[in-house]
Amino acid sequence: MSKKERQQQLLRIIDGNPFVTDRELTRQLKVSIQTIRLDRLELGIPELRERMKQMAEHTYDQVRSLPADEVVGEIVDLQLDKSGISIFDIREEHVFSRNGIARGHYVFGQANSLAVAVINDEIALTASAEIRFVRMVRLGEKCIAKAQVRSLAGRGGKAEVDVFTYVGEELVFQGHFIVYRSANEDHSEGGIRSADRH
Amino acid sequence: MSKKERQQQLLRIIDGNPFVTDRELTRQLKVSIQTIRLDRLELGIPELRERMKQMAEHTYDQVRSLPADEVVGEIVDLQLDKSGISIFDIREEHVFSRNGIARGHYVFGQANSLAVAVINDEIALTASAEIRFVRMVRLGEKCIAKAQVRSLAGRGGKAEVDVFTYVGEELVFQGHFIVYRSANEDHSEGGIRSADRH
DNA sequence: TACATATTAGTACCTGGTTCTAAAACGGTG
DNA sequence: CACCGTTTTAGAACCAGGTACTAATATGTA
Repeated sequence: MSKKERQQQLLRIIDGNPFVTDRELTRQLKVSIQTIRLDRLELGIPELRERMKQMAEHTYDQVRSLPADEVVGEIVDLQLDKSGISIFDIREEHVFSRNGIARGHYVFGQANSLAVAVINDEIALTASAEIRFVRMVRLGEKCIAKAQVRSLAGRGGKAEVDVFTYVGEELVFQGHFIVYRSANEDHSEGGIRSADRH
Repeated sequence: MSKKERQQQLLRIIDGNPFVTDRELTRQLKVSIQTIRLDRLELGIPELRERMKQMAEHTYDQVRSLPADEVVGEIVDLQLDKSGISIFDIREEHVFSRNGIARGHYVFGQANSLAVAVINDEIALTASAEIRFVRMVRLGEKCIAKAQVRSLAGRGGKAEVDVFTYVGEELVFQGHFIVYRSANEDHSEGGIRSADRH
């Protein structure tokens, strides 16, 4: 096996299992530990501990940002069965790295979560929605979603909620949501529903 | 400061910043490094490297599943400008831990990503959509989304895409998407658009 | 004062490396 | 064949960030 072939294989092994030590690599590649280390040096692959550290650091931010993902956006004002406002900062993890444009389901998620949160009920689930992405949202922009409850049937019925999302003065998204509400958990046969609840 | 107070503070510090070394802890708590180590021993807190290793291992699976998050769902069949199929397993991270029901924006995200992916263009962005969550989706269910391109304007125009998502034979979601397409990047003034691209 | 608990000190040892020097093996070329 | 450059291997010193263990010194308290 040539040097290049070996280094390619080394890349594949470490890519497949980043937790491999140099000692394990000597067994798999049948070369001395010095050769392994020279190879890593040439390929710019850090040592095991550094790899683990980078993984831990990298994913630490994501873990921290997950709670903010449960309800997409932070609800700053909520008048149950009436209206609500939520703020959502578009960060790295919400955009396509390719062009810095926010992924649609995050913008949708903010509006949807808010629409469901304003409904004062045990379980509220989005049944249907009509949405428009008015203009694209970019990395770093702050989305402010405003929800207004338009109509409200009795318990177990549907509610209509309009959500408008702005970046500054500009409208970026609008949605009309039909949200199902039911006081008791088991109202499940054939119901037209699914989705979020604060 | 009593031993208990110090240990509580040690817990808080490490919780706030898991990447702290014992040496740094001695500076913050003003005790010897042996005391720090006895405290960690009593509290069952592993050493820094072990903490990083556990974080890396724990999040490794999630990291592996993140590429499948960029496009929500795995596209298994794709005929550009015609149709596409994507599969999406509802896992822990996609549901509300409270009731095991999938969050709406994941189900939406799968359909939306697929709708955009079938459009054969440099950038394709969802302009608007009409969606219905026909029935709720639960943890462990496998969503199969099928997209059909209904109409297709020329370059720079809009396309209409219908997406139906099933769990087994059951329809769980349906959406009608208007997707904007534009060949050149700078078609940005006032355009009604935003969203996803494969 | 005596005893227990808490704290500090110090040493040997561990893993999984880096860095450096140097020797050997391999492969072609004149 | 000898010579040379590359590649590989070997070995020793050193490092961070610890563990494990022994032992000495506070500190409180009955």
